[in-house]
Order: sequence, then structure tokens, then C-alpha cells
Amino acid sequence: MTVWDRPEPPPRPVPLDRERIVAAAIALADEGGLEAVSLRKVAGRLDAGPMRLYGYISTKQELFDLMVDEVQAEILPQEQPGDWREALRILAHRTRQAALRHEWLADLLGGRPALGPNGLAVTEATLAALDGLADIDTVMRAVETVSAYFTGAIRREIANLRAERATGLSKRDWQRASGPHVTRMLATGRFPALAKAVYDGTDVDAEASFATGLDWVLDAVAAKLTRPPV
Amino acid sequence: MTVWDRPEPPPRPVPLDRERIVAAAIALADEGGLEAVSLRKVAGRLDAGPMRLYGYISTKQELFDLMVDEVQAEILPQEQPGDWREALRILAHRTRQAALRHEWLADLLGGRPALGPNGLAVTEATLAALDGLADIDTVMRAVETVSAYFTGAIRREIANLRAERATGLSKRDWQRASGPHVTRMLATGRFPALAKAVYDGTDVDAEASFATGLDWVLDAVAAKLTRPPV
DNA sequence: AATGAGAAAATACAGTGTATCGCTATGAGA
DNA sequence: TCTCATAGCGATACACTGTATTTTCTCATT
Repeated sequence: MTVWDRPEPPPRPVPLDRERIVAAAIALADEGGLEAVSLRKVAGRLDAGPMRLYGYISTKQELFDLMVDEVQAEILPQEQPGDWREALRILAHRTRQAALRHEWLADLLGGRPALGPNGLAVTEATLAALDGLADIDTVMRAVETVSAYFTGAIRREIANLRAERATGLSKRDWQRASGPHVTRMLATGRFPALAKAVYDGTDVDAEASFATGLDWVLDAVAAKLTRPPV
Repeated sequence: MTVWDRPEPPPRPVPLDRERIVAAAIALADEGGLEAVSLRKVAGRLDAGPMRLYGYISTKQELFDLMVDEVQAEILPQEQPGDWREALRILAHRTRQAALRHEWLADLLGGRPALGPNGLAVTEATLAALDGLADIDTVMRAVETVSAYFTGAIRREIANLRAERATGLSKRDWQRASGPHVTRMLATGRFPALAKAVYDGTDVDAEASFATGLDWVLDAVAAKLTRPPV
């Protein structure tokens, strides 16, 4: 019996692992946002049935956790610079850049504790930057404060970016002229400070604004680090 | 023909308005989190069919927007204190308290621009606190920085709170002993700074931690306000 | 060759957001 | 008082979701 007579063996299912699953999910999210990620579509990209995924994750939320952890690998800088301030600044900016590459990250940022290997590594890097410069509690407070800032700032930035994209207008134009509701509200005179900000404020670009706020927060941290370390 | 002969008129549908819809949605979210809010359930609480809601909102996302705006009314303080620092501190704390009352707020905070009447009022109050103390751009940067901080901090606090609740353990105990994964990771020695923080750090309560970080950020703002106002 | 175990697939279910569509009750006009 | 247009409402429908359960199949072992 030659090869030609024997039928081909039935197609074995392509092997799966978390890495491939997460990669597919990230690709979907990059293309269509978080809500484009469904277990069926993820599995579909891997030529598998949806239930197949449940061997690797036990809930969709866990898939999101894996996605976040995967992206946090992009955040880790190659090498740690000496200056604590530079280290924190870099971490913050890299997080921001990751969120600009993967906008869905903004929806997940800060939503759950990041306990994956890369998440822990990011936390480690953050703490390490300040290690020894003050007592542990001060260091922890500093880390929490800085990361609360950039988490919040990134979320707001992405939120605004989406709003601008949805209306097709720059934030200023939209507030100033074309957002009928906002315009009307400002016209009521009930929001004088806001009106002043909208009409007289300079339209500074997002990155600069992020960097400025970050510097302020880092200034605050610097001031607290002057106390003697333990 | 007496009243008794005449049949009752057919039951008129109970009138609806956004206020009642939003109240029902908030009640559901308070009880079961954001994912307990479905248009069917909201409508059900009002003895209406799901499609009825589409006369008042055109998308579920809009319902969320209305919910957020409603809760922001709780944030507005009754009267504005004279000191800008006190004003910002109060706004931050009231936001935090609102999020503790309505944990789902943490999921929505910063997710979309808050353009509802109460959202605008909160922004106005925040800007007004700093009005005249510096040039507009500095004031805006200050407002953005402070609110980025407390947005991020609140989100993290709620995220941790949920994690603790899910495991039934305090954050420290959970990290220190019972979270097998974290324990194992720390034992690898790859996260020395993190291990030190977990084992040697003091377990300060969430409100104090929030307040401390907030004070630091306010210090930073204070330092920038010293420049001459316009 | 039969059997057992394990993985994958198919099916199923309860629920979701939203589009569409006929009905019906209501108020305006005669 | 009757008729008619219309707006609002309910029902129905659709495509899709996350996940439980059941069925089928493949392979290694006896």
C-alpha cells in the first residue's frame, strides 16, 4: 500500500498556548478596541472553538489580565538609569506610550491589581528606583502617588482623544464652537472659570501637559525624599 | 351608568423620565456592580419594556454617562471655602467618598469626559478654587494634575478593595502569606525591593494614604502658584 | 483489539444591546 | 361626538455574548 493509497491523517488541531491566545486577543483589541475582543473571535483567529480557550484561562477577565501583563513587558526599560527621577519619568512615559499604542490599555489601567510577572517587574523597577532614598513607607507612598498620577492622566488623555476622534474635532474647537451642549452651558454664565479656561487657555499638546504634571509630582516626591533614609 | 358599571380605564404606563431611569440604574449598580446594569433590568424596575428606555437615551453608554453625572452632584460641596487648598482637598475627598458609596464609579471615573451639568459644575468648582492665583494655563495644569492623581488613586483603592474582598484577606496578609502566586514570585528573589516593601512596609489605611499623596500633590501645586498671577 | 482517559468539538442556555414593526391609545380638528 | 393622524409603546426579532454540559474523537496502554 503506497502513500497514495493511504489517506492523509485527519488534521490535528494546531497547538495552543497562552502566548498565542493573548497575542490574538491583543491584535483584536488593537484593531477594534476592547469590546472587539470576544472569546469566539479570539478562538476564531486560532482556528479553534471558543471552549478551547477555557483550558488556558477560566474567565474572560483573566484574558484581560494576561493582556495587560503582556503589554507591561513593553513598559520595562532595557536598563535602569542611575537617577531615580529619570527612572520614574521614563516608566511613566513608557506607560503612556504603551497606552497610545494599545488604547484599550487605558480602559484596564488601574482596574485590577497587576500581579502578573511583568506587572510585578514594573512595580519592582519603580520601587527599586527609590530604594534606599527614604524609609520604606515614604518610598511606597511616593510610588503610589506617582503611579496614581500617570494612571489618571493617561486615562484622561485617551478619553479625550476618543472624544475628539468621535466628533472629528480638536478638543478646543469642539468645546469652543461645535459642541452645542458645552457652548450652550458656557453661555449660561454659570461656569465663568470654565469659560475662561476654554476661551483663554492655550491648547498645549497632550505630551507636554503630561510631562509637566509629572514633573510637578516628581518635585513633590523630591521634597519628601530629603528626610533621612533608614 | 354608575362608576361600578364602567370598567376601569386600561392601566396607563407609569410615566418615565431620565431621573427615574438613572435612579433605577444606580440602584442596580450599587447592589450588583456595573455589570448588573442591563437595559432589561433597569426597565424591569420601572415596569417597562427595554425598548422604552430608548426614548430617553440612545445607547447604554449614555446611561452610564447620566449615572456618573448624577453621582457628581454628591461631590459638589455646599459652599466654597476660601482656601484653594482646602477646596481642592474637599473635592478630592468627596469624590473618593462617592466612589466608596458607589464602587462602580471607579470603573467609569476618567473613562469619558464629564460633560453633564454636574460634571461641568465640578470642573467649574475646581477651576474656581484656583482662579486668579496664577495664569490660566498654570491653573489648568494644576487642576489636571490634581484630578489625575485622585482619579488614579481612587481607582487603585477600589481595585485593591475588591481584590481583598474576593480573597477574604487583608491586602497585607494576602500578599504576605496567602497569595500563593505572589509569595512564590517574591521567593524567587527577583523582586527584592518589592519583597522589602511587602514584608517591612507598614500597612497604612487607605484614607490616610490617599490624603498623604494628595497633600504632596497639593504641595507641588502650591509651589507653582507662587509665580505672579495674570 | 479492546479499553480507558483525555482533549476537543458541538450543542445548549440564559442573557445581552439594539432594530424593526405593528398596534393602540390620545389629543386635535371637524 | 366622531374621525383621523400620530406618537409612544410593547412585542418580536436578531446577532452575539460568556460559559456549562454533553458528545465525539484520538491516542496510549493493556
